Amino acid sequence: MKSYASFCPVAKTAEIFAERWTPLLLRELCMGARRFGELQQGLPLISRSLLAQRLRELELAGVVERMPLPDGVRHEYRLTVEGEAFRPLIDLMGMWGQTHGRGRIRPGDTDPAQLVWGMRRHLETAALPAGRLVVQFEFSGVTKAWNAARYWWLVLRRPEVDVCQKHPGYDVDVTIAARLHAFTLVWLGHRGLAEARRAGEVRLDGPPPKVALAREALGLRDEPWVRGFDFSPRPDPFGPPVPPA
Amino acid sequence: MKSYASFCPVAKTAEIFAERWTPLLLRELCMGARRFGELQQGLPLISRSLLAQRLRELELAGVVERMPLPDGVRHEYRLTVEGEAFRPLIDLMGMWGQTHGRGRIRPGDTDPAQLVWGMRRHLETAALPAGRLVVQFEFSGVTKAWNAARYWWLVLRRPEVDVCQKHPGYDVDVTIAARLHAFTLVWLGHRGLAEARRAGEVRLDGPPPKVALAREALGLRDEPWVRGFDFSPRPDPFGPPVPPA
DNA sequence: CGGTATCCCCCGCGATACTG
DNA sequence: CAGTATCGCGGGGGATACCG
Repeated sequence: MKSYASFCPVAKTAEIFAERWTPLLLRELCMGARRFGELQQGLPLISRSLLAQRLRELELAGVVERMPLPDGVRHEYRLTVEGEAFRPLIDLMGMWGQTHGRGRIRPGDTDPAQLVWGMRRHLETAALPAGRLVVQFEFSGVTKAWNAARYWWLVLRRPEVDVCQKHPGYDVDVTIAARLHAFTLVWLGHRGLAEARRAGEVRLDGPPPKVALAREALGLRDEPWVRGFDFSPRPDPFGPPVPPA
Repeated sequence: MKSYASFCPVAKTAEIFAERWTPLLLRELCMGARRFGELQQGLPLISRSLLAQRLRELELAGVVERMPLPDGVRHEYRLTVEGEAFRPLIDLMGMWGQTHGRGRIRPGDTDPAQLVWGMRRHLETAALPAGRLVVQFEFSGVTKAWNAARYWWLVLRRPEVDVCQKHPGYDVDVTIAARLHAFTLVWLGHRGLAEARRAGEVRLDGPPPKVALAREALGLRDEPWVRGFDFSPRPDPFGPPVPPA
């Protein structure tokens, strides 16, 4: 949190907000991440020391509140009111990225885990099928050495999405076999599914009605579009199951 | 422009936007600064090499366009369409700073030159007096060694504001003698003028009607408020005089 | 003035080890 | 697991020189 030695409101905000990793850390907190491990999972490449340092800085800045958990060891981190006020900035950064970041995503930016967990986080629960739908992913062209598992499963059943790294036991309804980079762009809306299929980079296999359900649930459109992302809180993926409303 | 190795739209935007100095540089470009020297004046503490580097990075990112000037030596820098799209982000950062940055401004953040030039940039031309109004500033409590001139003059005459470091020749209408830090907070709206006067940290001397005009023109209110700042382009302060409309 | 090239220092950050 | 403390390296960035 190095000072700009300026009273300009933009500079004062930049001192807090525009440090390395901070916007992404705030994104995680905006989405409801509370524990150190959760935050680290959302920021796969940050080192623990740096994460701890950033959290300390944000606490000092009055943006994050850190409360001891009953176990006396762990803590809970949450945004203060001032921190919550960064949410519109995160939203706007997401929009800039979605409209002007097209063409900036290199293969090295993609990673199956981020992608699948990101889908879980951002899927519209309303668009999920009422019955269970199991989608299996087989990614090719995975460049990152770490966490490069090629097979993933998504179990969709309104209003929940489960992510699995092992076959979930249920029968697979739809198999998506795709180049990781291509499918990531389709997910983001930067490429149309139709074009990616024509190029042979994405395949959806399964009974047509199921495939249609999966496309609807995942928001995979034939033509490119600007997918909006919502950064409001999600239920803790590792917390206790939410009681049915 | 270090990568986060992530396809997340927020991360992609952060790679470009959330680097040190970049938000402030974009603020300057948003306000219409075009030449290297102008940019450097708006970012007093940046080194020339770093400014050049940032401009190069932003050009590479397609955010800034760099065009040679006829003299074959200098260049003109301006925002591309993608760069223009950062304006809402700058505005929002300004708002965050104005509403949540109160109390974060330390005496070391203040500087007479920044303050006076900032007033020139952000004054509402509509609120300026029709006739000429000359305001003299005498700052005390200036901590910065460099560019610490204590005396400044503002010549207000709708729709123009002139900044002088020497007595402009015209008779002075209003003299503002103030502690730099206190007056900066009053200007920002973080402190009320009434309270600052009571504390003896700001004095306005001159015929009451003129003082009232100056207060109106400068937006100095008795009670604290959230002053909004506009970052849309201003006429070049060193360019040719604008022909009267 | 408006930059570019070079040098070099400092500190930001990663790696590692340690603790409850 | 959830951090804290320490060490050591690399590169980000300041200072300077130089050029058109």
